[in-house]
Amino acid sequence: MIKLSRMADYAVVLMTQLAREPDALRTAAELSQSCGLPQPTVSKILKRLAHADLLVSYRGNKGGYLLARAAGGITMADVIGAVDGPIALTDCTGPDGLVCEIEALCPTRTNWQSINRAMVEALSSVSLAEMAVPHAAFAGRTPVRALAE
Amino acid sequence: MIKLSRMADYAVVLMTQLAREPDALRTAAELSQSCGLPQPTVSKILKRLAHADLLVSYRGNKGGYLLARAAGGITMADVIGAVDGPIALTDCTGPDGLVCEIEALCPTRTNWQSINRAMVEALSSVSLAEMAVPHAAFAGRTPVRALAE
DNA sequence: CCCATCCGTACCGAAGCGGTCCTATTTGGA
DNA sequence: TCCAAATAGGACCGCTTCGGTACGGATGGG
Repeated sequence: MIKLSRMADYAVVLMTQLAREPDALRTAAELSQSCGLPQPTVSKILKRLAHADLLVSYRGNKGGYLLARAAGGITMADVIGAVDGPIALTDCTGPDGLVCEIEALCPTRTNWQSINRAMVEALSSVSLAEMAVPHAAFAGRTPVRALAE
Repeated sequence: MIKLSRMADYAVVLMTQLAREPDALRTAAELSQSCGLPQPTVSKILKRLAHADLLVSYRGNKGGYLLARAAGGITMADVIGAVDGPIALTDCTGPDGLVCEIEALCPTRTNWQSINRAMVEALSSVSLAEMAVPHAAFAGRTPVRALAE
């Protein structure tokens, strides 16, 4: 089924939420509430996004998070990569692709790489700005998982 | 990390193995040995592939499996779909995409669909024949996971 | 100095998945 | 006719992974 991890799904929701008001400082608690997600989980995701330089964090009182760049300059590949690690269908395609000892002779390797590249391009072709089209109903979008419970 | 499941990885290995001698009837035990994979697991995967009409099975003595079509007519999307189920990054993109109640209003839905379509196309663009380029070293390719143990 | 907030880590429970086993069924050959 | 070889199908189980939680520390404003 090749699915996104729940964390990555949440991350996209949170980022689109932030992109709707690019200049507002938002706290984890606030985002948690407006997205209907558990607060500690939100904190964890925001932390990872900040660590990947997609968000800027401000500590202390009146702190919060802010988009690090314009929404147009952040892609789905960025968001997913920040939360789930590098995008790679097989171990062969990653930067540490030498796990398979006969890698140099393996004809499938280059094919996997091209498949992988196509996937990354697909994810890179959609910016956060495109995902976050301002929309009344979207502000309260309930993530799929939350509905199931 | 968006990885293929181990089952899907194995399936690709098994299919490429079968594609190298398209007319030979191969048993699960034989494939298990030549690929270095546990036999019961191989059986399970072959079963699924046969169920998806990618392989034809012959029961009874002197039985075994055979490619159902030419290797050029089988794509990576076919193989992965047969083992892991439909390819969908999010629940929204699947055929049962109505889980999200405000789906009709959600602007991200169409974006996810286009991303998903690009992924499926990438996987569909590579045929089994291309993955199974005859190659001496490939016959004994040890799957990544097997090496780790 | 105190409080609100972010940071990092360590921990836990549940679910999915890889893997195994058992039994039934089919087929070919001795 | 009987046996051996092979797939079909399901039940089962342990383990890894991941989502989620909880705590203590650091930081900055009032």
